[in-house]
Amino acid sequence: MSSTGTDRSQQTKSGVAVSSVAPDSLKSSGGRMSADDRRTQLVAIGLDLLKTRPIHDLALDEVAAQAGISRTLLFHYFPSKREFYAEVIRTAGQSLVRAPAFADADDTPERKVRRLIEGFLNFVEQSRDGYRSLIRNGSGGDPEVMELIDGIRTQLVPRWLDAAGLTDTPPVRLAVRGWLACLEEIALSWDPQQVSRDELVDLLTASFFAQVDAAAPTGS
Amino acid sequence: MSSTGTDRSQQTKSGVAVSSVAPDSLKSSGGRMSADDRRTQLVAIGLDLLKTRPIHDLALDEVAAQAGISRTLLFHYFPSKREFYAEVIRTAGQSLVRAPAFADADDTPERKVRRLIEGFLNFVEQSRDGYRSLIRNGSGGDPEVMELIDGIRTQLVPRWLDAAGLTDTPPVRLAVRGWLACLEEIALSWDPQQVSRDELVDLLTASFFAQVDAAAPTGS
DNA sequence: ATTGTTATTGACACATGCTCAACAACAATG
DNA sequence: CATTGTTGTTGAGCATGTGTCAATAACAAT
Repeated sequence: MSSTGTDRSQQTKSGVAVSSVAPDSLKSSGGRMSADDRRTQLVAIGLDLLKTRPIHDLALDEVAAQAGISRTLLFHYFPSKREFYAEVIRTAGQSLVRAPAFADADDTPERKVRRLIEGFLNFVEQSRDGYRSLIRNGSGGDPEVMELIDGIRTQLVPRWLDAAGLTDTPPVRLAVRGWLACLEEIALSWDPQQVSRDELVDLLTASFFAQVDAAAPTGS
Repeated sequence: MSSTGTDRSQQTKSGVAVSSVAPDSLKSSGGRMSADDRRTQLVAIGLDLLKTRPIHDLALDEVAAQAGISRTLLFHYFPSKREFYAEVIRTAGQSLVRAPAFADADDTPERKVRRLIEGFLNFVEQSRDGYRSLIRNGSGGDPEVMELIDGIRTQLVPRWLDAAGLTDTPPVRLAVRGWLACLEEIALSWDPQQVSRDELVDLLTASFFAQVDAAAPTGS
């Protein structure tokens, strides 16, 4: 099996962000390509296209065309459209989870949380529509993908618990998870002309601690 | 073939939460029907089917089959699949917006909010999957439907502002809107075995007021 | 040069959204 | 009762899109 040192199941090397893609990967080179390169190229193209278009509006013909290959080849790399889509979402999710490269361990909990909020806002601002399409409305109803997105959110919770220095109890986790949805919604429906960014960060920071305090009162 | 004669005694009995249609509408097959009855019947069937299945997995053939009519007739009543889908979502949304119809004017704001929370929880509990499919992940990426769902949420905000006796400012509205997302997420990911219902209602009530207070401090 | 591997493709089968022209049931008219 | 008009209803057909299969072309190793 293993021929040229490259393992097929392990192509996680691509740190493709939701907004920026390696330009080379998109070039339509009709020629023969290595399996790994082809796969990552296809995912990158899907990532790019699905940022502005819902899944059921995207024909695999288009992806194939952009890659300069036939539709059949796409099915050689991904068993179905859903699988292809799932892979795209998975990649997008990775870049979200990795996004917040935060803060000094010396900072106070409040400052750490603040940093996370700012990081998240930055991430969303980079590609509002992309985020909305891929993470928020990206499930397309597919249970497998729903599971995926759910997993991404679940992965996020401990980061915040950690930053805020909270102990992990069911109510607190529930509260944080809910608050993340709140953060998402606010970040997406936020209009900078009505509420300034600083105001927003203040609001969200206060909101966070108020929320966890409501879940596990620290004493009044 | 398989035409008119087939009886559909086995129509999913799932909760009536999201649907408020006369049960008769689903039964009668084949025969000639008044336009209004046919329309509502079709929407009811769509409502039923879409509670457990994503939009792009639902073939109009199936809807037509359940109604005992041809696919062509469906297109006579709805110009496109998207329009049909939109109508279904619209109907589901109405029953959500209408759901909480109460609140004694004499109650304290806290009690009113509590009631709203309980009402929402009831609503979601009646058909968890239906809610998730139709309101949360129901957009399917269609911008028109996204607009619709967004509108439903927008309609909801004033109700809560009103119940809590809050003045409508941009930050407060933003906060409430975000909190509604939080409520939704928590209601959907809540596990009664880990957090009791009373505990949850307490948590949410406290969370609500903490949230709006973070947006528009009342103390200082 | 031969052989084996695999990236790649064109043709085909099948499902599904959507259109068109015709048909059938029913109400209103003389 | 016959005629006419309205409208609920349908089957055949087009267009697009997913997924399959067998065959081919490029490359590596013997």
